[in-house]
Amino acid sequence: MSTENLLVNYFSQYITLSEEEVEIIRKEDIIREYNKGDILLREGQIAKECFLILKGCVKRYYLEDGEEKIMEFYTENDPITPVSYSTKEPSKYYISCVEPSIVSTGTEERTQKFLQTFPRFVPIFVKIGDSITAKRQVSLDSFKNLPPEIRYQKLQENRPDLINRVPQYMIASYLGIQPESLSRIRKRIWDSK
Amino acid sequence: MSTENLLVNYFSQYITLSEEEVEIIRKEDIIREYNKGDILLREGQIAKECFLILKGCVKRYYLEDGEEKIMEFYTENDPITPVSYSTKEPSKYYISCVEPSIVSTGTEERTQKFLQTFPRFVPIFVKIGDSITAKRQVSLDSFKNLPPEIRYQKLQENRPDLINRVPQYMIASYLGIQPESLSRIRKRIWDSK
DNA sequence: TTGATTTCTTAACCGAGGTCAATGAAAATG
DNA sequence: CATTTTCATTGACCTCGGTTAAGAAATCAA
Repeated sequence: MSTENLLVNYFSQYITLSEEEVEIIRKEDIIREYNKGDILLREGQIAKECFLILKGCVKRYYLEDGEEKIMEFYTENDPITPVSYSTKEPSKYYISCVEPSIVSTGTEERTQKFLQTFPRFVPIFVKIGDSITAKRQVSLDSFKNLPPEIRYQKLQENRPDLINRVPQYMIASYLGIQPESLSRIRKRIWDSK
Repeated sequence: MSTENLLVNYFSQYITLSEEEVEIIRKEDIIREYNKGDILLREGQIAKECFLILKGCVKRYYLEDGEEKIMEFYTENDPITPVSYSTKEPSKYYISCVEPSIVSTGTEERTQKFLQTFPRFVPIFVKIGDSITAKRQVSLDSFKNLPPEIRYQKLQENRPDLINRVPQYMIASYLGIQPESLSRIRKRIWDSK
């Protein structure tokens, strides 16, 4: 699939686009390509943009005593609205690329202009917002208090792709344990089958 | 202090009341007294009221396999707005009295009428709402990922009263550990001093 | 006050994650 | 392709919380 089509494709999940709309989205489209390790948002920065991952994989993490504490991974078609983008306060976390990634960036002005031109897109934007909120709630509920081994199994069920495309030490960080522990958990699970 | 004065007292934290206002608050005032163990909200119920604890102590908890998982304690001057009160969906948790308690209950109609009569109270209600949100955020951040021993020490610093008025096995539940573990933690801390 | 009930502490044993160190496998680099 | 760096696994040892069981201490009621 060509790069220009990725964003059109994203909207097509939610709504059927006319020829004219497809054209305008393509023109409006601001797409950037990043390399592995590139940083989309730094701690202390105020986010001017929100993101939509069209291709690749991105992580959101805190830095504590030089250690990455990964809070979330985002992959194809995941939208990211940094807290800092909403609050206009300095970000407490980083966002950076785990893989080479293609990202569509949104600004407030551009979104407003776009929604004025195409009011019928308003409900879709709301829906996307809701789904972000719901997703956050779910991941909080499902991770609180559960032992790491269960968390890993839930991850296997819910996001099997992640386990294959992300280095294990990052998965470990995401689960809140050391890489060695994840290794043992995997061994335990394997042995018990 | 007499029972009728408790609610007036609560508002006085935030604003200076005129004689007239004091009178009206006393008349508006709907106060209930509960015994230890009385239940203010059951799982499955839709909350018709929000609460303000004027005296005593109340716990909010889930029931999992018959076990209480205590999420929060509320004491003097703590307001409680159950999620179910906002969403109108069945509550996922219980609220019940740890001690004999005196509670002021609020309904939407009564609050609206009250704020129409005294518009100058609107900002205080907003402020109270904000402080609830902030408090929730803080307690989430500070408990996630921290080991139980640290959580107990933070509790000692932030809410020393709780430790003296609430049975230890409830504190343990609140910290997410077994009573025996809390006993050992206390011993460890004591020995190391 | 006394007896019953509730709550707290202690001990022994187990399992699971942290830490450190060593080794092997895989990937990036030139 | 060879070398260097990164990443994953394993073992030994330690700490800490869970579990079970027993008994002490505090609380409550008759």
